[in-house]
Amino acid sequence: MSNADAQSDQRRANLAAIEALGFQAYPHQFATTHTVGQLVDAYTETPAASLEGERVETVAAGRVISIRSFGKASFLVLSDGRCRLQVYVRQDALTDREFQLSKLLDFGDIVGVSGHLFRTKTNELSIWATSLTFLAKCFLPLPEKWHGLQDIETRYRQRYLDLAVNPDVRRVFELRSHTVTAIREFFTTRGFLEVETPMMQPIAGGALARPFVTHHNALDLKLYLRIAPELYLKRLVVGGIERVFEINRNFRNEGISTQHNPEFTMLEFYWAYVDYQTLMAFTEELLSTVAARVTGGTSCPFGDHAISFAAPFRRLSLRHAAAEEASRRLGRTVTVDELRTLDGATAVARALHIDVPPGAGAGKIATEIFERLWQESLIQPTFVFDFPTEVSPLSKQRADDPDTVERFELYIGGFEVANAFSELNDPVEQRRRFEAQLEGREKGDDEAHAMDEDYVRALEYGLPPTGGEGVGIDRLVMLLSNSPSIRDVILFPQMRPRD
RNA sequence: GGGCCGCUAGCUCAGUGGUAGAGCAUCUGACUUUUAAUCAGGUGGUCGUGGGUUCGAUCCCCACGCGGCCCA
Repeated sequence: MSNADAQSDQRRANLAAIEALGFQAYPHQFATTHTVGQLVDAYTETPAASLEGERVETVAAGRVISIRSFGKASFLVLSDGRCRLQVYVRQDALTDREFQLSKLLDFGDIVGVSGHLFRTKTNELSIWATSLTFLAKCFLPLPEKWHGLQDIETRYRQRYLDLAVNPDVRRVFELRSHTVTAIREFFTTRGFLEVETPMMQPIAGGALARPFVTHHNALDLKLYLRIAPELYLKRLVVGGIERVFEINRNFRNEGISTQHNPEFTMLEFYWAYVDYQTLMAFTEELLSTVAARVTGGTSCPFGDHAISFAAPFRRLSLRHAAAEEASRRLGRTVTVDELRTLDGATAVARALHIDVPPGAGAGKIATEIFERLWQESLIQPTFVFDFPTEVSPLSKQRADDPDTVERFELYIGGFEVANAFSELNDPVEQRRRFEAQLEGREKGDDEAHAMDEDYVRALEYGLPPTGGEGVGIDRLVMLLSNSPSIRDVILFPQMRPRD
């Protein structure tokens, strides 16, 4: 018999013995007066003398994550998943069957305890148990207490184990929750309405990405999991919801990496009557506010860096930055005008050994050049602005340069965190842009945007001048929690099935 | 898609072409204020899977699976 089977058998035998003592194997409820976390939060600083005077009676429950037994007494460490608190069990303070129960507990069991708070000789805040009850059995041996669970694959596949034994994991997801709460509050206090728009869409629009496909049986309809909520949110602005936001999942059928999970969470918001310049300042305010709320400051450690979320963020013009860095690397002057022509941009890309995607025009190539030359070095928050119109089918052109749109992406930590623009609201131009995308698709660009007739019709009813932005929540949480992989901030990251 | 690395006890990890190792966990015993409790003694392994080479493979070779990192 394997060791694991033997340990499980032993635990099953212990449960039978616990039942023989008159305890239910699976009781239905246990009325607590405090969570472990509440006790730790409230009394962690309280000195022993005060605890003796106050005589804090409590009923608490949790998972037993450590047992140190001394024959007629033992110390249990109880965890509520967030905090840990020691319980002191001694024979003369419990009934005989309760004391027998304490001898039958295994590492990982769930128990309930009543008693009063005190401090041990070594000043450890503890519950002096005057009653002990059994709540649920752990049949499988938990990972080791000292090293915890290290195996990355098991941590992701069995996140419950990761959470149960690695306290830092819980903190990351608390931080994630606080981040979303802070964002929600930031927007609602500024008059934005939170909405939910379709996750299943007949046309997967609003971004340049490959979608997942599904099928609705009753309607016999091909549907896509959304790659972005953008076109629906702008329909809402047409309908008069002038400040609107959504925090929800997007799905993109692409590779998995430390920065990509097939499903990920985006904040998107739309704000009537502002342009992308206003959004830059607004984004600075959003991120510095959220960082301060969540981490207590505007500087966050991230790998070897300290990222400052304090405004103002650096600003870089895409084509100018691409030309400048290309010049440096090629040892000759590359001009912005050169990057605006297909032949010029193609030549520069080839000289830099950058692959030109199929069907790409000068704008797409210039964007590729920029990303390849700059992206990794953009550690401190940097707005990259003035994107080529070609790669921005939903953005409004600059009044002085129709080849460029009023758009920016925000890079932090070496990756894209946000994307924003003045929304294109001219239905004739929007139709032309969709048609240009269809041409790209015919040339082999399978991420090109699809035509959406109803969206064009919505624009024909009149979209006010509007600024809109998407912020990647997972990536933002990576930065705020100093997590090197997006999988560290997603509870159940996508994995290939094991069997 | 390519390259590199990993997969050994429940967990964390050593290891060698010749009977498979440690710590923790687990089991037995001692112990009524411990802190990775301590002390004594035990149990526990299809060495990721499948082939091949070999007298003999956990180790060498090939393929595959899963994961990680880097590149595209």
